[in-house]
Amino acid sequence: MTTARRVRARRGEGALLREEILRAAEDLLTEAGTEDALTLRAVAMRAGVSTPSVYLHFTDKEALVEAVCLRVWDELGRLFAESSGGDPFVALGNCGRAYARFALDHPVQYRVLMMRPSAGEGVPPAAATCFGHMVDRVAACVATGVLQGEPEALALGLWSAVHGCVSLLIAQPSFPWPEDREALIAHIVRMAGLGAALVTRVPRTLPPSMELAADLDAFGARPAAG
Amino acid sequence: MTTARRVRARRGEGALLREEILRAAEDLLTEAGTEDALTLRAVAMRAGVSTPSVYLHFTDKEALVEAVCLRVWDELGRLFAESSGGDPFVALGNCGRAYARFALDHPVQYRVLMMRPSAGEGVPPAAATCFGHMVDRVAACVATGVLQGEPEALALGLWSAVHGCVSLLIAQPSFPWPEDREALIAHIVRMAGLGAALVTRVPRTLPPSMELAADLDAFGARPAAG
DNA sequence: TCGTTAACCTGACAGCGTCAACCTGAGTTC
DNA sequence: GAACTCAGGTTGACGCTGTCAGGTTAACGA
Repeated sequence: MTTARRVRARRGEGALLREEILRAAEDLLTEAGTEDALTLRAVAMRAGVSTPSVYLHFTDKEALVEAVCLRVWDELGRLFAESSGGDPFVALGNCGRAYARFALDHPVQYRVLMMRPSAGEGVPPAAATCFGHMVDRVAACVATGVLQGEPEALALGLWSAVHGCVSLLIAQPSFPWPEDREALIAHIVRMAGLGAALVTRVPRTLPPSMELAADLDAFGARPAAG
Repeated sequence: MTTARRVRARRGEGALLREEILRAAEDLLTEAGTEDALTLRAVAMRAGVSTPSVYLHFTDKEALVEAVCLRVWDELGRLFAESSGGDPFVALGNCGRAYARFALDHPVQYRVLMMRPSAGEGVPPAAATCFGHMVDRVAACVATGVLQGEPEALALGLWSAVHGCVSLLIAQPSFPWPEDREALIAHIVRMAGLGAALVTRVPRTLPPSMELAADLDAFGARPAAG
């Protein structure tokens, strides 16, 4: 809550303030644990600057919040890149677990960017990049002939499963979650991966209501059809 | 945006205003498509009443919004109850698809109740009830011996998968989604159900990074282990 | 030394959630 | 039918928010 008035930047270095504002906002966010603490006045005071000065570098409060949250997504991009190479399915699993760990490590930023009315009418570029990496991992699995179908569609399914788990963990912590989050995530990744790999091997010719039951029969998971 | 001043309720019928406020708020929500339109002033004006009168029946703006969103969740409870009976896996599949359809039909209410910092530090009772139904459906499947494990944990996994898909559909409509949402949901339900049923049949003795690959080998989905 | 202009500030606006205090009139009582 | 009561509201204000038009200051080139 420091208020030491910032010394004005020298000519040509006005963009420095942008970084300082982002830094101040980031600190406020992690300290308070909620984006409600991101008041323009609070951010500006923290940066030692008057409130409207924020508008010199951000068109909007929305733009500021989005910029703050986008900062940590670069980190996720690196994690995704690291998970490449070796067995495609090992890489894919690592990818999913890294994603979940990232989301749980930055719950506020994750919520703001992924669980909101879609800020700016378009996929956040950072998220799009990560999704692209994910599609690449899936494509590598498809190339082995084990996974079948369009990589993009398959990736959406896997993404959905992991996102569902972490977003529920973040937004509904009071649910009866198991204590070991890491194991839960690992289980979800296995479930989604195995399901995605096997479901495409059963032709879809039944009414939706019968499909799941038929799938199980096809893999001999049930002793006798109901 | 009607403003006709409401005639004061008669003695003993003060609770009528609560219903009228809820109704006004519900209309505003569906008309605007976002909870930002739920201003206490706008709601009160719509109900033909002064702003602070809302506090006669709701402790908080948060309480009002929550009450508005909770109204439609009863409908989901009915849907879950209807999906009972018959083949347990057919019922489970119907359950998942009904849940998804509900979420997509009421995106704002779904987002407010499921994709927020957990309003009120606890599971929303309506959501808890629905989750209870879900656990029952899963338990019926476990009783057949096909699904293995704790019903509650299994239900969490299935819930996660479906929630992930619909919450992404709601919050990130710009993603490259397939056009047929119904088919997408059906696919996710199959994927999750099949994965959940089969993943428990492989003992978990490996480091997490190898698990998914090993699962696939166990089901002969890969010609040769990497 | 002076003028230019990038960098930033002052003061104000409307709208928000919320609260303390006041009013009003339907229903009861005498 | 007049007086009383208290449920069922209203009035007016407070501090907070995002945002904007216009003024100020000081670093630099000439």
